[in-house]
Amino acid sequence: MEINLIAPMFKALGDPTRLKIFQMLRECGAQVTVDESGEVRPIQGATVGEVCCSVTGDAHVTSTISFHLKELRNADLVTSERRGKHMICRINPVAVDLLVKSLTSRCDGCAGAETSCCEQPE
Amino acid sequence: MEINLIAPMFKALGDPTRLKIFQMLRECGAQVTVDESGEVRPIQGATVGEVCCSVTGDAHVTSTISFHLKELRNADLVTSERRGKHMICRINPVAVDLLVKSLTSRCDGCAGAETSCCEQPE
DNA sequence: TCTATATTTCTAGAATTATAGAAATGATTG
DNA sequence: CAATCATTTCTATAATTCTAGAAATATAGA
Repeated sequence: MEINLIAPMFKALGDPTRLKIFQMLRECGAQVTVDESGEVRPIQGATVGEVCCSVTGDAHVTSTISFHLKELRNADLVTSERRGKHMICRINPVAVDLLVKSLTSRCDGCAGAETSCCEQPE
Repeated sequence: MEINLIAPMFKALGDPTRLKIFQMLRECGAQVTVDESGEVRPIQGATVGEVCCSVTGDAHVTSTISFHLKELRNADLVTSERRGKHMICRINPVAVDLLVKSLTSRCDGCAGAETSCCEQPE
């Protein structure tokens, strides 16, 4: 488990505003579509205004929401792409999988301790 | 999903030192035992010194590690209990389950948006 | 009770982060 | 091209967090 990849993700989710944004986008990204080439893509996402509305109850986009979206993007939890005047935001499902694995997988952490000073208490 | 319960947990895991501690304890808590009454308990944990050793490579306990353990305890991710001279630390599996659910469960976030300003982009 | 061991708390400084308003950017429409 | 809409970046300030050393607390053993 790459601590330096995962920790910033958890950190990004550690702010209540960002966690709300993330959960909102997770919902919005639930539906996927499979195109002719067999590729699976989310069929929707949310504009920054919609994110803002969902989180603050007001469609007016503040620099604070924009800042938090950037943090989520920097942590690789959210992607965004321009569509006309809007930016469409989506969660990155690969990142979510990584986080789940980091909470549930076995035998990749403690076993790696390179020292031997770590005895079990008697 | 209780944002105000979950966000502090993610925040606690957002520091690399704390994430290392958490992963180390997750390993140490992997083994459980079932006693006569049928109760399942972790059979081991780690002392603060062992945590420190695993994370810093040095058995000497610093106030920094103690501080981070306290943050993990405050976030309800870790419990600790005195055994003689030592404190035995363990992860709280209930908290871990909550986190996994918050990353994987469906239909508990966006649907709760109480406003109607959130239309899908055309 | 004195000493040693294990861990926590206190304190202060440095660094980072969140917030909000103003200005800037990018895209669309008239 | 001017006006407008959607979003981001810049800037400053307030608040929080991390770190480390020193002092304090708790337990066990001589």
